[in-house]
Amino acid sequence: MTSTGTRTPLTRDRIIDAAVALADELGVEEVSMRKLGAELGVEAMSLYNHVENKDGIFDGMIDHVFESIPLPAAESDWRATVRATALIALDRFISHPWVVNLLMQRGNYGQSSLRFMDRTLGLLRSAGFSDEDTHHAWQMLASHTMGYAFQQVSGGYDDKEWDNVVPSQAELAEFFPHVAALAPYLAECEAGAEFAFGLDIIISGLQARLDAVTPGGSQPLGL
Amino acid sequence: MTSTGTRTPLTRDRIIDAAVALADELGVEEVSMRKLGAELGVEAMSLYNHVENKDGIFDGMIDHVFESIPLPAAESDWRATVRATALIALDRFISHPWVVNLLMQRGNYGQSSLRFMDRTLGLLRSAGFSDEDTHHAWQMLASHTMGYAFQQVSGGYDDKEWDNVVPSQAELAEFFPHVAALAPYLAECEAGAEFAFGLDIIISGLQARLDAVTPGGSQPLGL
DNA sequence: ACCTGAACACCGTTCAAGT
DNA sequence: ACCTGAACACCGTTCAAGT
Repeated sequence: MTSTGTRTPLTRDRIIDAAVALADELGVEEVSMRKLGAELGVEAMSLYNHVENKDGIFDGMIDHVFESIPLPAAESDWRATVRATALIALDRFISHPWVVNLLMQRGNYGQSSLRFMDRTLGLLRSAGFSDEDTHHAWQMLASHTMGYAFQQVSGGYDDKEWDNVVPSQAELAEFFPHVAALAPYLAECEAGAEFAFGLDIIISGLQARLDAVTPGGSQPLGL
Repeated sequence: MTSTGTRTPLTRDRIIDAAVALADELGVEEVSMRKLGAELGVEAMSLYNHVENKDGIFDGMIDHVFESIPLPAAESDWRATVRATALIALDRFISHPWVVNLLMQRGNYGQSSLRFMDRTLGLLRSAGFSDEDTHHAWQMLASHTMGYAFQQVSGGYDDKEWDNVVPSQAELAEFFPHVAALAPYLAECEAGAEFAFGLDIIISGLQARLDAVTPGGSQPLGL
């Protein structure tokens, strides 16, 4: 009724949007050419008129997520901007859990991710980091953000499988006492605060590095 | 000739080993039940007598990698031990590039990875970290290691695709000047040193946290 | 107990054919 | 120019049948 009557023309953007919606709802493994076509009221083969192949759709989905991350302001206080940007990026990666997966097998060198990287590198350089340290800082911030998103997204404590490894709570305490002792912290999933803990350590460490090279810079933040 | 004549019995371990070898050589996407069977001189369906399904094989492959990481010694200097262990873990993750991918879709709560996690948590607790900070430290170290491996493994600068995004070097310099300026650093792939740069910042930050809570601890390392 | 062949319900992608 | 149906070469997995 809704979309079959009218004839909204098929475009690359409509395909990407439908793929994102499908992946958000059912998981990326449910995104197939046939299902995506059905979702758009069209045969699977029609998609190939607007998209090179399935990998092209995946690339578009990645770009879609990076476009939703505001670019870091150019000449701002690098610490506050990097902190805020990383928090938003983490939020986007977690609310589209499939993007980390796609990034790994597709790489992150699309238009939008390149632009995001470029602006962030520019901010770090304008803050006074050497080219080499800028690269190191980027790598570190990216590792921490992607790695944390990775952990939040991966596995997901599927109870069935978990019981397979550790049949009982008593057995967990016997063989993995430290894991058992920290279980409350491991289960507690307040992603933002936990992520920020590490992020602040990294930012402070990078600031210290900056101060060591260019003395007379801003004071270290009292974290 | 070699393995078809004799009748080495099929076992779960032989299947996992063959799957690891196949994934190392051709990539994890080439690991199918049929190809794995062919590699072992057997029909695909025979594998189901020794393994629950394909995900069971993936779980075994993950465990195989974690078994190759030496467990951190219990009462050692936490900084040196964590540093060395993280470097080895990174090396293992990079030399089996598929493991990061599998970890994401399967979760890392197999026997071996749980044991590894438990020993590391034990080391951190015995070093004096509170339970909450132990959890934070684990999260941070895991994020950095997995995130860095993730970046090393992902994408891989496939030239064909790369040209698709940035047709010419001139265009790269125009639209992404900072990326272009840092290209030499981005291309230089000395993974170990780069990873250690961030790792040392994290370890120092965690030590500072430890000193703040329990004054009179060991002196901060002059990194 | 272990292995097999045929079959089922899926994939991505190609290609000639339709309009 | 865009869409389609049939087809090809793959998947993971089930199941009855072999030994």
